[in-house]
Amino acid sequence: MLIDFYQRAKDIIQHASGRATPIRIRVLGILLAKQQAVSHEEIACVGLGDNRAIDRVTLYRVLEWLNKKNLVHKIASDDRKWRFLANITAQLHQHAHFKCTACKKIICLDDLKTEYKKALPDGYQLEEIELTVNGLCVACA
Amino acid sequence: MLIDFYQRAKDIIQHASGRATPIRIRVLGILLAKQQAVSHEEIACVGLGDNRAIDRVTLYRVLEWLNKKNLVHKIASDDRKWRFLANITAQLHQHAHFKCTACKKIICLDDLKTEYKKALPDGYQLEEIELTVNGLCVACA
DNA sequence: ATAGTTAACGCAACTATGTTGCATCTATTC
DNA sequence: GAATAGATGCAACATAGTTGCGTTAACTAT
Repeated sequence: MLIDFYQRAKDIIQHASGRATPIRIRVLGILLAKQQAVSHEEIACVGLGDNRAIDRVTLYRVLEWLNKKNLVHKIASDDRKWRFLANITAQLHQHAHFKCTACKKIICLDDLKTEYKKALPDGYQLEEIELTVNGLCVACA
Repeated sequence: MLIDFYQRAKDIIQHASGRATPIRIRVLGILLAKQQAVSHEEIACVGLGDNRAIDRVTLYRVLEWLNKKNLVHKIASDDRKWRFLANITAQLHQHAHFKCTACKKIICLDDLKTEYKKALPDGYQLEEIELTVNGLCVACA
């Protein structure tokens, strides 16, 4: 049930020493419940209990806050939209994603332990390696 | 000299059975001359011989056309801008890029022969693997 | 070389995504 | 229960990208 995710969301937010507001709980709950990356509009459309859509600006700020707190991470899609994924503990610092080129669905893949074997040009500093597998998801194949 | 790149650009465009218009030659020439990915605005600002900036819409269509003809490829940056790279023959079908997290500079890296060893979920089809190395370029480090 | 044809160009208006400022409301703390 | 720091919601704005359409020009066939 979604209720469980809301309870988990609330716990997580309070543990991160943030205010457990209804919108934050709702947004994080939705992300926890989904097995895939979710765009702004997809979250906004879910709406609150009173069926009012979440304000666009508020949603941006909530997602930005969740990202800053490392509770979610955001991925740039090639349709110019950000999509957000809840950070399951096991997935932290792991950045391998599958992106469906048709419906833009994004899911996390298991850690691939990717390494960049060759040297970067002189003076360049490596921060993070990101692996993206593009293709068709089961619904679009 | 840039002139050489324009001549090469013209040859390439005609070889792709396209009209060798001044703007196409100019745009592809700029991309060939650069060793890094270039954004729309960076190309537009270069302007034409008469110092008039290239029209935004025209530039979008020219780049889209070059991309369709496989003469360039476009990369989504995390600042929501597209950046474009000329397709040097040796680089075709190779998609490893370095992205500077500070100045957004993007360069092509040598082919890494990346493989995705684990299986995708059932029914998923792999099209392409993309490796991105994030970090700081020599100017920002 | 010239005229005709088709594609490219350029302008205006539009859509979508994301941002800023500020007044109001509320989750927490005491 | 009151105070307060911080979250929310509205309006206005900023930026990237798109669509429609009339005009211009690169190529082709004489």
